[in-house]
Amino acid sequence: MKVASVLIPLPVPEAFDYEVPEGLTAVRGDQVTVPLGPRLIRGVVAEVFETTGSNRRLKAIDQVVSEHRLPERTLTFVEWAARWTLSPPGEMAATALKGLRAPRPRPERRVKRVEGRSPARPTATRTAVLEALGHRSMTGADLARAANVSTGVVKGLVDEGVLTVIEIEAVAVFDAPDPDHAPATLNPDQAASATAIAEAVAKGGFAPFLLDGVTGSGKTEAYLEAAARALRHDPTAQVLILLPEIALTQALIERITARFGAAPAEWHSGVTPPKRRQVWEAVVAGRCNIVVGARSALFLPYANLKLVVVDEEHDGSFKQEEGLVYHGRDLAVARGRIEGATVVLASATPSLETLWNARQGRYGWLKLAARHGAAVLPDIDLIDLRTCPPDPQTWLSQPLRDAIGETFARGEQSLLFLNRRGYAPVVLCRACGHRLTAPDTDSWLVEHRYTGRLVCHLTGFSMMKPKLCPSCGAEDSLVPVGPGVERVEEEVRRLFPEARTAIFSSDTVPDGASARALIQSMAEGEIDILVATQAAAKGHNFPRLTLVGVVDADLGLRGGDLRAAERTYQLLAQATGRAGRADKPGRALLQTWTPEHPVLMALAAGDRDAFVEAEMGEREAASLPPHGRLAAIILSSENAMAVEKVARDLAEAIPNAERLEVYGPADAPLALVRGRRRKRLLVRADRDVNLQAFLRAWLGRVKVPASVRLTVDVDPYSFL
DNA sequence: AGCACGCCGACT
DNA sequence: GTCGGCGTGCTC
Repeated sequence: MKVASVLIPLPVPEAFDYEVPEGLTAVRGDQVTVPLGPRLIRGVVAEVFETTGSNRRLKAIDQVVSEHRLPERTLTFVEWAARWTLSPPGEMAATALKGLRAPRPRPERRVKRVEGRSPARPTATRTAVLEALGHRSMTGADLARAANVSTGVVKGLVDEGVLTVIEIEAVAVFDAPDPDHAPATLNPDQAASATAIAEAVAKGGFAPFLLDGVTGSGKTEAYLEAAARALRHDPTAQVLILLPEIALTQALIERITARFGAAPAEWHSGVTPPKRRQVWEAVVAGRCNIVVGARSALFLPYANLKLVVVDEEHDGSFKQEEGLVYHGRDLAVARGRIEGATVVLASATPSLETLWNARQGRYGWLKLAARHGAAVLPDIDLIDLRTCPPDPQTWLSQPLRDAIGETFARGEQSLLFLNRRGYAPVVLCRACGHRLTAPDTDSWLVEHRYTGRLVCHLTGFSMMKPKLCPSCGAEDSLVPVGPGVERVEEEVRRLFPEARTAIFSSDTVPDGASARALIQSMAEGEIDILVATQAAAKGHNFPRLTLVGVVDADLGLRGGDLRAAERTYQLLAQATGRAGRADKPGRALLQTWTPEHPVLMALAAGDRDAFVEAEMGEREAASLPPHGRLAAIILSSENAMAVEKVARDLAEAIPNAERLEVYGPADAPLALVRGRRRKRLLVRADRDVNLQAFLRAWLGRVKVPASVRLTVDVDPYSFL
């Protein structure tokens, strides 16, 4: 008997076996429909084997959906990604089939002459229509327009049988990119990088690179030139360019269209399902050469993938936290390895992981020199808040105020960063000390003056600020504590009443259009002082911005967040790398209570290498990534007792392992979210330990009841 | 994920 | 006496 192992989109750890009935042919990669309980579902064949008998009566495959077979390497990648992230393989496979959920777009209806038929009454308009049509086929609307008559005339001819309607399958056509359409002029660094990448592509086989260059050094031109050479060498080659955010795709698509004279395919959650289907089918058939997309574009069924570019590779948005937990950059490297493709990780501020790989010689290291000698980091000074603390209930120290004032007086712009939305992060009762939290949660309520409400940033819960303290009943005793962007902006307005100020946070710019509008008015100099959360850090060019102030540089360094320092340095480089020009150099001031912190000292030295050295040293001392590896296990349930029990069971079942430690279980930093109790365990392992095998062995020993959700996060980024 | 089975409250 | 609430568990 022939048996097929089928990956089905369920949270089960392995494929289900089905009989392959006589007369049906199924091979690895085929899509099949199989019975599961009372219904039929769609799965992917992972394996077909012959067996003499089974101790279990198998159901039979219902049907082979023959039109789309997943390419072998795509399926290999899916299986690898599932093992790496400890995710159900069937769910991983389902993400590779996301493009096929929508029906095909409706076929296009065109009219065509019926041989030997003429209109009984050949009026002038009818003759015009027949002349305009000739022996071609056209849509009715186009024909009517061409003949300059109403569509009714065309319809009349169809009714009479002189014309007939034919249906043409709507197949998206992706014009072949022309490598020689509009080549850019490259400087020597760019040319050398493009050559190195193109040669690796031509040679074939897996070849990873770090493309390391500050903003404005021309990384995009360099990798597009490499893509052009790859396409010249092999017109069937496919190129994938991953971006961290959907918002950045449009600009790149326009650049690619200008460079190659043809638009690339676009793939992300904002693309409509019918369009996705067209892209999926074009990619699998090799009818599409360049794909620009978000991390999910990694799962497309490439026929001949030769080059993968991960732009802004350091960006935390590549980490998917919901549902399947994976890091787009890491999976991009894996996909490149499986496809035998060249992988380019591009950034002005590479992640420590990538820098480490480049230093070890695992990745080729391509460096682009700065334009006009612009530094990665601007002139950075630390403001020691211990020697010049701000006045009570204010947040800007005298040196920062002075700098803002001078910048304003020169007619230049300032940008103040504080990664806290709202007016005040905490609301406290002066009478009893009670801290307001959202119901069923221990996260604080944040005061928003803009909307006049108290808001929970985790659950979205909001309420009017109460008159009485909910704990002790004191009247008018609730006071805002600490600063948010609204409060800093209030202070700025008080200090500089003539200056034009604005706030950039997800509350004031809830969507892309309003963000673009605010960025535009900043770029055009209509704002003097912008107070912003991290939302404003990336991808903008403000020529008149010359001062960046970080209100609380310690914010990122507290709380044991592994990547806090790295994020602070990336933020500063992003924000200030764009600031100023050669004639108006940017300057950054960081307010801190711990100016002796090595990371802050390295930042103040303005030297990326010094920062990387300091931070890498800290990581090495603690054997943390990239010197070691981490995995987080998060347990959550509405039933606090059940979470405790599973956490205890897990702690007791930890297998013996060398060069590996398990920390916890401990309350997660947000121990209560939406009424769910959360506990977490953290595994640290040396790099040569098989972390996934350890996790599988461990988790396999513990029974987790349905009421408790267990999430594994391999290489975690967020520590909430 | 669905969809069943399975034990305790308000209805014809 | 039933209809139905969603808690637990299985689906090759």
